[in-house]
Amino acid sequence: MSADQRRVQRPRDPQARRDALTAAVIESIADVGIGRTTHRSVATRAGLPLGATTYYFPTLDDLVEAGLRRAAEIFDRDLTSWAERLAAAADPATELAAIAAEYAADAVPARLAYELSAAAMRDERLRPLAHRRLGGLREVLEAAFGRCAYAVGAVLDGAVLQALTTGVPVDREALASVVRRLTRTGDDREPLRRDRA
Amino acid sequence: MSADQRRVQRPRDPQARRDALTAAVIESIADVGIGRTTHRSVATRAGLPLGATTYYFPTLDDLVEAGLRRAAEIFDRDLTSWAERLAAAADPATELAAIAAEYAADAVPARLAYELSAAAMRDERLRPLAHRRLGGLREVLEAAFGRCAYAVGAVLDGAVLQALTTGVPVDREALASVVRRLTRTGDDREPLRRDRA
Amino acid sequence: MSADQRRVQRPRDPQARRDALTAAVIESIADVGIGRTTHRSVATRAGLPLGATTYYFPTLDDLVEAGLRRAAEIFDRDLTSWAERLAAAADPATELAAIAAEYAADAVPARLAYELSAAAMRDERLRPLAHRRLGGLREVLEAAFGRCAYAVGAVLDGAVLQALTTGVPVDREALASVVRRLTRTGDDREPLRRDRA
Amino acid sequence: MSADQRRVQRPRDPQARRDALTAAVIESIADVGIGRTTHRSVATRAGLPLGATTYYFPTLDDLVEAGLRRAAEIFDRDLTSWAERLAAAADPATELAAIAAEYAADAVPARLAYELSAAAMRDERLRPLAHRRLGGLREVLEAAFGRCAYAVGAVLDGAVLQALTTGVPVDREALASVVRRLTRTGDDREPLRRDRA
DNA sequence: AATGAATGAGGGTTCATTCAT
DNA sequence: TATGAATGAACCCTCATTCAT
Repeated sequence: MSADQRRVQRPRDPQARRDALTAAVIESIADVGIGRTTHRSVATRAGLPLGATTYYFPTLDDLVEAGLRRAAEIFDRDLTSWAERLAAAADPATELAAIAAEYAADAVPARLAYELSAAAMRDERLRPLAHRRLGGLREVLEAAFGRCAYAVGAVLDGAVLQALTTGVPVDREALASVVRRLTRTGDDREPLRRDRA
Repeated sequence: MSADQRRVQRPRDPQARRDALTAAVIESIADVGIGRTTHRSVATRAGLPLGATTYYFPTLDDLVEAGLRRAAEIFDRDLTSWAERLAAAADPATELAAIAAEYAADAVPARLAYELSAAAMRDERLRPLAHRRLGGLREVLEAAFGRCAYAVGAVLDGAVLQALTTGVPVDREALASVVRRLTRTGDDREPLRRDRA
Repeated sequence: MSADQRRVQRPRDPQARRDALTAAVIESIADVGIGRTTHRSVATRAGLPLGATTYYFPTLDDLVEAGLRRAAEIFDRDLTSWAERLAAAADPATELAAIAAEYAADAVPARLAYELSAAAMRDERLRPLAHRRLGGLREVLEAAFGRCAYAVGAVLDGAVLQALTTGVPVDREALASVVRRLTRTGDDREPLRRDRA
Repeated sequence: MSADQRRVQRPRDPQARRDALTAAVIESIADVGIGRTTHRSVATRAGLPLGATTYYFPTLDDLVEAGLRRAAEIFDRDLTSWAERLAAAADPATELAAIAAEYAADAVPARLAYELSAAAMRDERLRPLAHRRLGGLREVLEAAFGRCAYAVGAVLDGAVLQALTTGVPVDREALASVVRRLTRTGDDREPLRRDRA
């Protein structure tokens, strides 16, 4: 109003702000779920003013979607590291079990993955995102386990889901054993077929 | 202070109303998730007045919990029928794949199961419920697949989760093949160990 | 519904129930004020079913009014005892101070009196009740203090109000002294006139 | 989820709005009491939208407290004018009676004072506010009536309370006479002692 | 005569979104 | 460009009152 009431304006860095917001959405979703994520919960976590949320993302849905998209990117990065670990591992089954155990232990990304899955069940627009995550996982597993990738992926998902749900850590040996059994070669008379979805 | 309006009171049947409400909660959760389930969404679905929700369930949490508990019962009933089918089946692997396909196709109970899992990740009070569901599944699978139950359960969960998430139906043959491979006997040098959680 | 579902019906004693309800209203008003007194708060305190409140008193206002009326009766009874004490006392001023101190200490009836006063300010229908209380007090004080009754009554009310408001007990000596000063005879050139309102 | 309606936003003036709200709370409390004061009753009286109430005052308690605090300020201002009048008056007793009569006639501030008293009886957090009001009054009366302040204050409060409760205006002459009698000098053998509370 | 089931208005509060600045 | 003020719908819950039993 008066001239000396100059607005405090932070140095502009739109990309940094977008990133801060998407990171905050991810936190919020992991903490309280999509259904309880609000503009305010995101703005607070990001340390940004409320108005910044709607300024960078027109609606809350857009904001949430941006968060999920970012989560997918993070998942991609994880996948890359998994691929490297599996490629370098003497025993891929043991390595995968280790990966699964770590993944379930660091709840945030895993929770996000399941939150995304649950959301994709209800919201068609999120399907591609969920699809991409599963596709990426499959690729990595195919490199390590060949045509058993589908089975290994299903076991992996199921085991992590159980661990997160019950709070009981993944049983590495059991999981490794299952994977080993699944991928045992030599007597494979029925090759697994599974069309890319 | 003035609620003198004439109001229609329908014939009473408390048990029927409770049931209608829990059924409506289940619908609502499957449709929009726990986080978006409201008194109104439940009352509307149940065809009951708003006040009926809080009359029968003091808080929304109670209402949701009642719904999840009812869902668990339904799941138990499903499990019983699965057990019978698996026991009677010539090839349990094929039968299980059929069951999984049906389960994923009739989205409601499956969605509920994952919604419960996701909720249990955040809310400790729901853990026992989620636990019970997994335990029941394990029992049934143990009867049919012995010590491979854990692996089969994980594959089952993972496959159904994938199907629901991506919208692509379960590939019965692939799943049956995986299960068969998992449970193949004769060359089992490494027995699966998995302590009850 | 079925024949064996016989209603539990307490022995009927309408008057006892009315009394229990009015006593409960008084408790509730003293505890939480008129504005927060509800059917439920009264029924619970009375140990009676919710329906009993509206059965015996058509509306909440009626219930509250019954409570206030009962409070006025209790006040009348207190007044009688005060009159006796003042009549028997060697020094009415000291006795009055003692009475005031006790009255302020046992907060319930005093709070009720002020709650009634406050309500009467807003609700004309309660005026007669408040009026009657003040009139009764005046009569008692007139018997003990003659034409100074108005002044003594005002001091009494003011002192008790202060004590209740601040939580500081009535200062007996100060009050006795004031009353003594007020009622000192001998040099009374200006008799107090105060028409009955 | 969808609040896309076009909404009119009035020019802003936060301080004016805060003031309007506190003024409205005061009105509401005087009209219907604290117990019946609601966000909606305040918003309507202030001519502001419902959301403004919680925007400026997080909870209803905060809003009410702000109103009571404002009322205390108004009371302080009144006190200042009373002090001036009493200091300038030839006969303080007569002047005080005039003040009391005016105070009781303009019901709003007086009602507020008693509403505050009644609330303070139940809510400890309001005690300081009520205390301050009484303390301020005492100071003013001490300047005019010396050590009789306590007695004069009690009489004043009692007389105004009676007037408001019964709807009968304060009897100026009677009150002036009482005050005169209380403060009569010359034969004061028993000085009034009253520790500051 | 007595009661608890029933209902919807309304209360406190949150929040998505709009918009003046 | 950026932000916090602004708004009202909707949320959870309470409750006066009505009414079937």
